[in-house]
Amino acid sequence: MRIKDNNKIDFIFKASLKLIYRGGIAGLTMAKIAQEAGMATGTVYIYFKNKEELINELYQSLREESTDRFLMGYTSSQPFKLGLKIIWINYLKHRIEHHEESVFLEQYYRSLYITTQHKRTAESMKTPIHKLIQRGKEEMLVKKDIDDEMLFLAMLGFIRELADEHVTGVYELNEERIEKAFQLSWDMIKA
Amino acid sequence: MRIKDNNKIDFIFKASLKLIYRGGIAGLTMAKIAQEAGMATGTVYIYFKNKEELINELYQSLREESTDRFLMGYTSSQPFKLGLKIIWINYLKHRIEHHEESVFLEQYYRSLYITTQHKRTAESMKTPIHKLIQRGKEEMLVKKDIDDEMLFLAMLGFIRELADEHVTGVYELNEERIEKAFQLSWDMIKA
DNA sequence: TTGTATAATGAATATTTATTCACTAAAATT
DNA sequence: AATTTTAGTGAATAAATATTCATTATACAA
Repeated sequence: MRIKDNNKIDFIFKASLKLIYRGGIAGLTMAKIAQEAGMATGTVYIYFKNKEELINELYQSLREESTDRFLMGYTSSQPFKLGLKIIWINYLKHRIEHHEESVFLEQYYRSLYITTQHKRTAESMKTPIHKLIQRGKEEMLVKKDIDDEMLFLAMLGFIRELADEHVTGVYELNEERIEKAFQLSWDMIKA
Repeated sequence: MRIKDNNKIDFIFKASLKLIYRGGIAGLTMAKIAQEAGMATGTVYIYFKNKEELINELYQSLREESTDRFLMGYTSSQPFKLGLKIIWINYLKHRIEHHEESVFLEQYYRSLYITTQHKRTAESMKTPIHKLIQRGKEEMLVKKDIDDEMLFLAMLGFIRELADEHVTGVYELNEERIEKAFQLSWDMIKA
């Protein structure tokens, strides 16, 4: 008996992300997915009941990605500012390296595919920085009169812009610029 | 002789924006547009050769919107910080009031409809704040060691997040919050 | 009024795209 | 080695959607 190749699901996901990145969900067709993934159109239907399920499972698979990737290199014994910087840069790098995902998620949130609750922002991304903001306030290093959410949005928005402009080649990042960008964020939130 | 009703084009544009806002360009069909605009599907074809042209002209019509809306209430005789605040808030309000447009533009930039050059960011939005940043540096009020583009991105990113979260009901804005948000931006860029 | 030119309609048709399915290929089991 | 079982194929079909066009309605001119 031949076994379903689990890689195929990955190929299909990868192909879909790539195509969506290039032409939006609007431009996505099953035929294109199959071609890009190097298989027959019918094969896609072995792994997914239909297009809707494919899109929804793609979403699920991205959501399930471990959130603690953002905490990589961070330990609470580090001084606050250093810890923040590490996580801040993790976010930036993630956004750059997973740009296709971001594009998909943004379109997914506005698509007719999304049915249920599914809160707008990737909640999973929130937790780590929120916790850190708490700590910063306790240590009197972060403005206490601004609520966590606003501080979070201020940093996240900047990170997103940086990543987007970098990926699209409008404003290319390097070590020095990243350094300065973080410093700007710091100046903004510091007490 | 019956005259082409120019309003109809507006109706069609409005309908399209509304539908895209709700379901992305992917979910857009000519039938839906016609229904939402209160006319027969065939009528849409009187005003636009086909769907592609419709989308592209919608894009054009949005681009042509006057850029000096962002300068409303601003005069160079005002103190720098006040002027910046006025324009900063203009951006925020614009983003909130024209949220449907933003969603369309973001999807358009990643669609197969966009053919030519068409730089990623709405260039028209850039000019006013860039000019102001220049002035701020001259008056020694804004950090000189950070380039204009980065300062711009930092503010714009925050504004976008605020507007998006407000419109989606995740983080609702009020006078006080807007005040604080601007202050954060200010703390970030000030010399 | 009546004639004429153009707008509007929406069912009919063309096109695109999703989905199925009869068939083939490859692995596992006997 | 034969049999069985499931994966893979891609042309055929179904479904969705874009587009056309014969027809009707309306405004204006004569």
